[in-house]
Amino acid sequence: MISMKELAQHCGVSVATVSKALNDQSDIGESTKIRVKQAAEKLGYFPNAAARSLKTNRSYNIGVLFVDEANSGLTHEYFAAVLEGFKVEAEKQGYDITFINGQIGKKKVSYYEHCKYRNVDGVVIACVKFDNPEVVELLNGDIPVVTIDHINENCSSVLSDNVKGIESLMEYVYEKGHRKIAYIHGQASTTVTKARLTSFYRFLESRELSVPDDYVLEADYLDVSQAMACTSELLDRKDPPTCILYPDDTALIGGLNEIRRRNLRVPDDISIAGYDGSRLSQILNPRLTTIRQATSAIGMQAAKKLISTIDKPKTTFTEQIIVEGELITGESVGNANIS
Amino acid sequence: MISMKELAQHCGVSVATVSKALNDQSDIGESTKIRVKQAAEKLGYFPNAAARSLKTNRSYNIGVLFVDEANSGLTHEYFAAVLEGFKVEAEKQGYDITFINGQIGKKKVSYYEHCKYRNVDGVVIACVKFDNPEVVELLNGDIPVVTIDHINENCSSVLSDNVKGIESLMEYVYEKGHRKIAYIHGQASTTVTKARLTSFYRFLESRELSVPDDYVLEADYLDVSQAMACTSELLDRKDPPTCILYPDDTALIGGLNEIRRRNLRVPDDISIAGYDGSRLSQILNPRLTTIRQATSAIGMQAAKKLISTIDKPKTTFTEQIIVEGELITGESVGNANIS
DNA sequence: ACATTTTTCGAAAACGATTAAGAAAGATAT
DNA sequence: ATATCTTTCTTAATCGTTTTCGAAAAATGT
Repeated sequence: MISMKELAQHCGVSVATVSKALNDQSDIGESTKIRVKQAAEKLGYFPNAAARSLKTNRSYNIGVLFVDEANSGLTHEYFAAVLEGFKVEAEKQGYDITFINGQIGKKKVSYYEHCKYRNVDGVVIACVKFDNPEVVELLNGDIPVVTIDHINENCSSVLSDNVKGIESLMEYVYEKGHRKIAYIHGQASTTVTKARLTSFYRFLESRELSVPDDYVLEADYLDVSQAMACTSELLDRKDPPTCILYPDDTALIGGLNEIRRRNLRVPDDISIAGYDGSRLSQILNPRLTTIRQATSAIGMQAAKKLISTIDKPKTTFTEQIIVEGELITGESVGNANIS
Repeated sequence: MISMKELAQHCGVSVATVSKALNDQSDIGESTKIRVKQAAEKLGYFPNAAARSLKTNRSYNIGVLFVDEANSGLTHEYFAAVLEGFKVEAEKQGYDITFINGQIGKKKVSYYEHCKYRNVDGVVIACVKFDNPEVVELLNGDIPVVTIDHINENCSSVLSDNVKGIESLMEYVYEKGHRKIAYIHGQASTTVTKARLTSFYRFLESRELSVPDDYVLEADYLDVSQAMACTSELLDRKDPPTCILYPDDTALIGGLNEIRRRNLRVPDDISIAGYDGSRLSQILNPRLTTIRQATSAIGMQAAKKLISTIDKPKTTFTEQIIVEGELITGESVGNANIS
């Protein structure tokens, strides 16, 4: 509210001196520095973000690009949790968060232009179609970027450890005696699904196992009815699986409903496992066996990496950061009666 | 990227003229206006937000204050959905969204100071403890504010119609023949709970009904185990209710688990109803009877109201906007065998 | 044709900060 | 004592806009 000029007058020095004092610059006397700082404290001075941003080209503002194709946006449980983790860490480091979109006033612009318009210091991208030309423009632009759950050459990314996730899930299921394991996976086009699927097959390979081709089905993430249909298909087989893995905890509900419709019990008649470790998974009965993704850790790592590349571009590596999840052994996977 | 100065040079006019042309000011010739506009289009000019904000004290930026006490933040399903609705409408009107927090750089400041620092044009407040001194400071400050699900004298607010919500839920349950209706409600201290509870009692009154005092219990919103305990208490009575209303769909799961633990069936043995109309409620089996709160409408109304008070403070009323929800008749409330 | 009004444009100040360059004062060296 | 170097501060330019005010040009009136 009080400007630097007023603060300077109050202290009987020039604005330049005030600026230097507040920013701990070198060419300033120790005594005046503390005098100015105390006055600033007393008068409740704080800088004007716009003026500073205009002059320094640093906004201490980070753009968030979250454009779910299903328009679920912030209601996407997983990404909302990641964003929350990101937000907490960024704010701790003095950065604010602004959503990036495709408009300036009433005019349509690209995401990149919007970033330039707001002069964000960096951008975190998640939950978008990465082949969108506007996203590509942003990835190849001159603004520091970190992506989440997607690998890109030009920038760092933070990834949930889907390989280890599926591996430990399979390990657990295998130890419970299951051999006839079906996997309903999400959209095959995504980085996430590719990792999980490869891990699935690699595990089978390592145990010299194999499953029928049509034990492996595709159903969109979070889509209950598709998961239900796939489950039905699996249960209709003459050799149905003893355990089914789902794309995520929500989609799993579709399977669970179908299972219950057939008067089968979980886990006595059939075992199921989800992915995500959502809130839902732990309040259901039976509690789900699932992989809890470390959402806040993912968000935090992304923020740390992004801010690091902003603050110290010369000494920050471009890298992929893998964040491990955690197996939650609920009650939805039982012992397989090995017959 | 290209500045006004360059654009002016390119057009052979002064920056003042460019500014006037782009902002559709009066003292500018029609022909030069379109010439400038076309050049701006061609060269991909867009304004610098910081410079504009500095000069005009308008940032076209709206602050969002979302400080859940449980630190669930963005993972709060209801408020995340409201925020998403808010975001969509605000962006449509050319405003961006920034989160408000308690820091500038590494220094702790109040929410109000943070708003001033970022020069936001307005603030939407939701999901906070409204008796927090910092929130009060913001409410009484000179920045336009809209609150969500909380009434305050100084500003407009948008409220979910909890009165009508409970009323239509009760109406439905009553028509199904239920008379022994228990209500597990959320924290009694909140505006939301007060409205619902009053509506509950008023409905009973209107039908000249009454229920035992301890049919009405308190359990925190979203708290599964508390809801479970309350449910257990209710079912242990010698005259248990035939229908139980829960604080929300999530808490209801606690009740559902307890009910199933006792080998009771929903809705045959007991009826239950939730609140929120969450995603969860419609994928469960049986589908829940619940009140869907019109989250995106609430967010949209809040954005419209806030932007209106920003743009036209003189002609915008301070008012409470009530947004109706919608009864979702699932399958969790059955006919009561009136004995 | 001259005065007056209206329209259209530009010069310059301002918003609140940062920063390069220079000036004044004090300290050190010769 | 003079020259040189440091330290500490100020002046002034700058970032990219908007906006006031005055000037020039065009339109209007008489």
